Amino acid sequence: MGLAEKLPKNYEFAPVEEKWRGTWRDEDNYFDRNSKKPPFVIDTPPPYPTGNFHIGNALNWCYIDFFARYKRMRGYNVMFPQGWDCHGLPTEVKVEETNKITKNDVSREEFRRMCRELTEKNIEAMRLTLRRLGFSTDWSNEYVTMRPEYYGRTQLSFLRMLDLGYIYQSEHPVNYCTRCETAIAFAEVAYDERTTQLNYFDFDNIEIATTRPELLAACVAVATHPADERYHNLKGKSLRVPIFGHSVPVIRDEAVDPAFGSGAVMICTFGDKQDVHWWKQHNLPLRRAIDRRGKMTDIAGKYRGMSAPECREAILADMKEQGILKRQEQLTQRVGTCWRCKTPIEILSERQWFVKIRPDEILKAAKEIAWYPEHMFLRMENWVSQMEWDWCISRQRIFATPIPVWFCKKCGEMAVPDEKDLPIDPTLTKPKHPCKKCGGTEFAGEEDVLDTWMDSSISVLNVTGWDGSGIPKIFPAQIRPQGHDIIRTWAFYTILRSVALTGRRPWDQIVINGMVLGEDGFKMSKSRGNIIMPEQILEKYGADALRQWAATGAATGSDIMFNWNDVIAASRFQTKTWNIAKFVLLQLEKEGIDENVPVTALADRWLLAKLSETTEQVTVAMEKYLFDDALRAIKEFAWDVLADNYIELVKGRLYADDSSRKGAVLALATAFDAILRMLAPFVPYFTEECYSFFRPGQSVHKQLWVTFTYDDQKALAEGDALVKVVAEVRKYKHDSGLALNAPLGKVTVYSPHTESDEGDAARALNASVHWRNDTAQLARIVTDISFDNSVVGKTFRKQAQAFKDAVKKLPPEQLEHPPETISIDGSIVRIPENAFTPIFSYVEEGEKVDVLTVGDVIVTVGKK
RNA sequence: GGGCUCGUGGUCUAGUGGUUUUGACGUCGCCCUUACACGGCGAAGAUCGCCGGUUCGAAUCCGGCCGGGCCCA
Repeated sequence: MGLAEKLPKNYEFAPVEEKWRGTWRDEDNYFDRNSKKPPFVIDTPPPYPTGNFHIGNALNWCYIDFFARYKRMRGYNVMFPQGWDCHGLPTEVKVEETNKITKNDVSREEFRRMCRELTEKNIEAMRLTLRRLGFSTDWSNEYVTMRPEYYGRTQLSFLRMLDLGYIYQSEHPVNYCTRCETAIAFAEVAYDERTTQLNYFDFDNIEIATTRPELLAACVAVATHPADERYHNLKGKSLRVPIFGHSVPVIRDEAVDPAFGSGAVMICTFGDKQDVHWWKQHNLPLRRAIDRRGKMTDIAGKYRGMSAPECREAILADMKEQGILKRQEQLTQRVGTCWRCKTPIEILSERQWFVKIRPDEILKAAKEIAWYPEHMFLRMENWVSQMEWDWCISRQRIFATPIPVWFCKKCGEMAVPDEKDLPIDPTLTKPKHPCKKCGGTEFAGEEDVLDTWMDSSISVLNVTGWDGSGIPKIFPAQIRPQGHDIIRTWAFYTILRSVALTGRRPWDQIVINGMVLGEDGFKMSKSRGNIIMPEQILEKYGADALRQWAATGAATGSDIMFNWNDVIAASRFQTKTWNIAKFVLLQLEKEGIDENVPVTALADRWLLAKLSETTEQVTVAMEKYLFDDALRAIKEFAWDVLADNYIELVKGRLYADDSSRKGAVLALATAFDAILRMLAPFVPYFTEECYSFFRPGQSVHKQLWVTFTYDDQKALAEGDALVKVVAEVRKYKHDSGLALNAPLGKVTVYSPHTESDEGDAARALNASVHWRNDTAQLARIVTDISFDNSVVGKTFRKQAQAFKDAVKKLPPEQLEHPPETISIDGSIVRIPENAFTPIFSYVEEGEKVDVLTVGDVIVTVGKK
């Protein structure tokens, strides 16, 4: 049985994808550390193991897989690692929920074990989705940040940066989530629009407006604008804080908005970021009114132990009673909240660990990186140039990398472990050496843990093999692929850490993907109910269709609206290409490819020249990560050029046993082979299936990228004309009500350039086609008259028919140039405007023909 | 309020100075032509958000306005 007959009639993605998933070997995608090929190392994002690989991840990974496969075909030693960024609050919350406990109900170690267990389970589920999507992951370079070998490196990087002076401890105001009971970084603060009360009250005879009366106990000053006339008399004075009675200074500062509220503002430690500014600038004292759990402290007096909202109500009630609350207004404001639990954040002053931010060196490295698309660099630049506070890296949580230090119980000196002993948990072990300063042997382990970004921001150091002994051979990596939502976090922190630890940029290039929006154009969310899971698409149309959607949905970097139509169109393209494969194999079977046959026929040369153009276009697009451009060009070549034009044109030659058949077979096979190889990065399952029939025993993914070139400008121009002539005559057939394969008689093509088409047009049109280089000699004759009956009827009424008969008797030249009058039944009448128009026929060498024009080519079709 | 980005047939989308604005889905008409009706051929459908400017010429460049998205204050 021939190959063509073995090819199933329809392409069934489900069994095909399953088959190849079972056939491909992981080893084929392993990075070879001893290879002589140039390395192409990808700093893959380590997703958070939620258990669901969502469609936004899928888009990101599709891009990665497109260029990973492309670079392999270009001869690179590609590393496409897969990491898992495990630590963090969401898992802690999930563990508490599912086990109906709080983190304090079990030991820290037990709680961590539960988190690890859940995470392993979630990773397993996500690995399955990654495999189904056909990603060419390098599983030999998988990393899991919660495992000792990884978080040991996180700790090593911490100690090195401590040594280098990047990391320090300090008492400093930080963003604090009182529900999660942990400090958080600015990057983790989400802003929410909320409506609150703006309360105007009497503050020692000054009117003050505040949204946070519960902070009255923390009031440390009252500020006014220096130019505000209303408060000039207060200069240098002190005021007594209502209810609490302590005395605070009046200060003057440009930053006060005289138009807001009463123009006088109370400064508390701390109501917002502005308070922190004033507090620093004017050296104000610290009054802590709210503790880590969000409860009022001792200085709140009778309100001690209340939550902030409870305290607010109580103070407002007391103000009312004392008659100092004057009025209240509704105010909408943006409130900083915890990105995870949406609790409004408090700014608390706490002893925390910080990483110094040096904007200049970060920006310098960021500029050395090529950004795709370029404008995404601006987001980094804007973020870096407005950083105000250092990065707070300590967290008061459990499931995270422990901060590897102890403090001497006697003198308070810090002790660090030997690097060879990492990883350690300072709450479980003791230092091996006595205190350097006092010789003490009693230590307290640091209980704070590290921000999860401290783990993920060394992903690139980890995959390139950093171990503290120097800069890895394959560092920097070639590319970082990631979404634009985490430029200010992951990209930023990675550059910072890379520069701090190696003095160099982390990657040569960064490619940014957009977000996936729901079908309604909004961000996918549970509450909107517009979430699409990758699995839903895999079920219905398969991985390759989903991958095509990712490629063509939008330009790289743009947000993509999910759209079933695009997925359906993708699956149709596969069907179309499947049928092209069947046709090609059918032709190859009759007589194999003769690689040495000269390609001479116009159509064949045209196809190869078009292929050459397409190859160039696709390669340029792939180099710039413009996947939509690349796939669109391939699709256009396969569907439009090859299937609808070339094959239709040469079908006849292929069916016949013409001697010029061999050239067509070679051109056909060359084009089809190139299409499969160029499509391979996009639709790996589909192309592998086609290739297994086309080149039995070989994998398309082990082939080199297409570098076909064929320069033949004459063939391009003449071939375009040939295609247009055939299309025009087919349209003529269509307009004449003829079937496209109906016999047509004599067609003459007057083309100034073309010599011959090897009879392709004749067979495609089922006509006898004559190519001529001379000028058409055409005579025009009037063969019919078209009357406008609305004019004739209205003018002549009953004599209308007589008028028409008279017109018909006019000599041809008068039909073209009508006289003013005409004689009907002996009487002379005026010929009205637009009464009739002549219909011409063309005569060529004595035969009637229809004339078509295609650019500078004239085509005549003989009429029977 | 600031930064970035987008606004093109009913829907989604390509095009970033040059003659008639690309394609897909949908709609309508014809065609089951030996790869494919999950197809082919053709048709209808767009004041290229609005206003002004630069230019011989603008969807494309500049300015303003209106509207959407993202990030931030």
